[in-house]
Amino acid sequence: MPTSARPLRRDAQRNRDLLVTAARELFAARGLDVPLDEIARTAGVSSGTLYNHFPSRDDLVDAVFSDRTATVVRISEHALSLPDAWSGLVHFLERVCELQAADRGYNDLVSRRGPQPTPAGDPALGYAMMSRIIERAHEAGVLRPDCTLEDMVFVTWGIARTVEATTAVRPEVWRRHLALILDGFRAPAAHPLPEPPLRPDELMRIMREFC
Amino acid sequence: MPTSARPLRRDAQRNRDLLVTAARELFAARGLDVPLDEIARTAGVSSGTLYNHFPSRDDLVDAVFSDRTATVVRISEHALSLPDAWSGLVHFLERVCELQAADRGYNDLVSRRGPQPTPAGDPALGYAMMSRIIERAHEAGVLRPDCTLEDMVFVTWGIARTVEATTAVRPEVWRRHLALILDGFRAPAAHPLPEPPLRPDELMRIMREFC
DNA sequence: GCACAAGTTGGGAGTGTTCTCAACTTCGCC
DNA sequence: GGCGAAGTTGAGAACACTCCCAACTTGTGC
Repeated sequence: MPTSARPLRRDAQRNRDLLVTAARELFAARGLDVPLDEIARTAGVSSGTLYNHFPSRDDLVDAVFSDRTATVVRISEHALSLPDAWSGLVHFLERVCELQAADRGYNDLVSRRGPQPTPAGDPALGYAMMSRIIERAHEAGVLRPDCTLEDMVFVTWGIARTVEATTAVRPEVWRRHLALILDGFRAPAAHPLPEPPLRPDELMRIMREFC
Repeated sequence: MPTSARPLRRDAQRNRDLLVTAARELFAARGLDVPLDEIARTAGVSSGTLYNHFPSRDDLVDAVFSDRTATVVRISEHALSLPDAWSGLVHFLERVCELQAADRGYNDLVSRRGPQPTPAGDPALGYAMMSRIIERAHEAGVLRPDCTLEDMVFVTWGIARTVEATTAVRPEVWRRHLALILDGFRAPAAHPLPEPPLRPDELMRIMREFC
């Protein structure tokens, strides 16, 4: 589906694409804070053009990562198609964390906004599928009953930091961190938790405020 | 123990203290990236004076947080004095995480450098005590055997991010995150881990390179 | 109380980034 | 092939921060 209003003029569309492509690469390699000037230079256009298409850095970030929502939905679908509920949950988290590990920009994004970060597409859809995965694991009795969807952001945040710190030295070590956390999520591991889970609205507030 | 060389002139010492105090407060409230100018202004001295005492931001950070090593040692001692090995480990991690939660600057520091961040005092000492806590938990059979000292940085990093994101909305929710992780650390929770632990030298490299 | 080393000052040069805008170029339709 | 709208340019204003230094002030030992 084309984005909106008037269709862009051909050269404008081309420049827009060049910008998004350049940004995608630079974000992936060096994180979300690369200078906009450099993105423009890499794309071969002037900074004014960049600003013309994307008034703020966030607009560019959204454009670059708008595909991720769909990817996460695909991962969720595959997770739900696995016969074993626990494997489904593990598969989901592993694949999502792989996305983080593969792209420093996405990792930044996730660590600032949590999973399902992009506004494009239907954000609720991603959450709906995720909660289906969790519900299924609860029903099968493999996921500890006190563990909620909202607790999954702890995984996301934790892995984000681990990836950030370790990629240079041991790019795959986040898998160990994830496995350790997952062992704490299994039903038999459960011991009483000291704090109630984040409520959905609290999580929303965090996402919104914690830019 | 006084720091070094010539004892500072009285007014210089006073200014130095004012700077450290101002920095401590601003770091705690707003993280490690507050402008140096603002610290100088808050302390009531000029930026030149700040620069005179602390040629780089890191020097100031070190001065502000030099006490933390001793605090962590005290926490370790108390942890070791508890009769139950598991309680000792939990106590240690909880107290250290409380330090993080109480001070945004320290949280930044920890998330950039891991626990035992400050060079002042004997950094090896902190690690030695920590490894004693872990060893004891291993011997008692309560900590899963494949869990190493190096794995504890995952706790640190993860909590750092959680604290950062959630303090505004639910300042104590990191305790839930910690409890979940700890349940994964218990001996009966153990399932095979996919990656070998970080080696001590790898961890060192990460600390050094990961600014 | 004097002299001079020690310490302080505050403005300014240097750097790196975002954002703007008036002048210019290009596209696509007639 | 030419016109107007759409799009682009690139230099520079604005900002925020670090670092420096020549002129000044203050503390301390004599």
